[in-house]
Amino acid sequence: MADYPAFSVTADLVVLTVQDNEMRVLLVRRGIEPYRGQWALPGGFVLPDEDLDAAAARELREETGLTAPVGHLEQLASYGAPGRDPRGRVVTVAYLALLPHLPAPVAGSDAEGAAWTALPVAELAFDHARILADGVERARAKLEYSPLATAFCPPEFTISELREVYETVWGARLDPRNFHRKVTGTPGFIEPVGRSIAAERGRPAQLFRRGPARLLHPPMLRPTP
Amino acid sequence: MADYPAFSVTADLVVLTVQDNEMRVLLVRRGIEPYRGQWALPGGFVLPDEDLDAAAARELREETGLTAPVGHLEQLASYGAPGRDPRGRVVTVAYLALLPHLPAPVAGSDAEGAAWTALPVAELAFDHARILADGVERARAKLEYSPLATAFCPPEFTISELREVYETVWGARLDPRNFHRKVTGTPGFIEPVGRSIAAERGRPAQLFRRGPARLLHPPMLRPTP
DNA sequence: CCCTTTTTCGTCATGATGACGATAAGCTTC
DNA sequence: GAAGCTTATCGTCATCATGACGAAAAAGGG
Repeated sequence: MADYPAFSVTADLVVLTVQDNEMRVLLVRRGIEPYRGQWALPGGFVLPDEDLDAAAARELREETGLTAPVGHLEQLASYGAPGRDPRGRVVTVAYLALLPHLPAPVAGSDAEGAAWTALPVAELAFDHARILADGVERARAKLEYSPLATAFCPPEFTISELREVYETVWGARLDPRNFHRKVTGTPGFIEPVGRSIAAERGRPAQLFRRGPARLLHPPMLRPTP
Repeated sequence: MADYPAFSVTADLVVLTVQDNEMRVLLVRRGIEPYRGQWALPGGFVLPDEDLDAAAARELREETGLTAPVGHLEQLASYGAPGRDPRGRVVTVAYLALLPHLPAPVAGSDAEGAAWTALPVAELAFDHARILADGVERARAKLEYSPLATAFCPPEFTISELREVYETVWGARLDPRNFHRKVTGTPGFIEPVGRSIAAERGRPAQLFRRGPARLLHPPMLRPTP
């Protein structure tokens, strides 16, 4: 293999969550050069004996403290333009994580801090703005034909909470009655827990958990403006 | 960068086409170790000053002789499990190409031959069977909500040709009349050329070219069996 | 007790779809 | 040239999904 160009490979994360009707992304403030002091996506180098998915899961665990299989993690895309990293030839395999809102994140070893930042984000290190945009667009599209909106919710949630996820990610208002009919009528999307919970105001809502379906048939299409 | 593990990075291609009601993939017979003599996906190492997309486009050009912007090429996913390549730590960025049927492919420098092989394929080198399966599934899904079926067709095509693409990729029969209504009624999917062409049998069909739409609204969903 | 809020269930018109009849326009065969 | 075959194209109809919206249910606050 010495004949072939040597690359470094990193696994970077687009970690999205929904809170207070805002979409937020987990960012770290870089503590080392290059781009020291700037905000960037969390991530790090893939270890010599580590699979790509394992590296992404490890980075997610290090940044959020997550151990249980909550939320959702999938590969997003890879980025390897020459010059995208001043240190040399670096290929980044980006992953998309969707999580319910969590307590304050933990700063990694080479970061000065970490924070949930509301979108849109002003400026990011490297080509991370592009990676973030790709992740957000992937999330928006996947809500249409997959039940992944539940990944933004805690294990038990109400239909209103689920609707707020859709409204926030899509940036559009949805009719509560039609939304209720749609999600309860799509087999395998959500399952009733059997209990109800009192909200701040109004009639208590039933609790649901995510169902076994991995695809929505038919899909829930974004409203056409 | 010397502190960090060194990887080799390859760009491998899942090149799909449709011919004679069969889906076919472009494979090469490896002329060098490892897996010498076995069939594999075409591809090769990313050059020191080359972007990932450029490497994939170069490999596609080398294998098929394509220069004009015909068909479709997009990134599929990356694969980097330790041990997936006996030569060392290799990360493969896989690309998916959809092409109209072309003349016999050209064998690359380190390959003994190349061939269009009908699916399913018996055995492939490395983890290429998995990559191929992911590419096929991506193609099947994308036909639902994108106009990419036209990438399997020549620049001008009939609605029957387009329907045969759908039927072959999905492995399902579609009603010609409903299909005609759907594709002509979806704005931006296809545009009439204004001429007709005589088929082998039956009434001559109008010719169409691909339209400007990049997404189908509403999507064309696979029939539920 | 009345008002507000949210959940949940219905109603109705509209649009998309599956099933399928009918006509158009070419060819082959007699 | 007429009959017959094949495919393309247009229509019809019932059914299903959806958007718009009314209304009852179930809580809390004045």
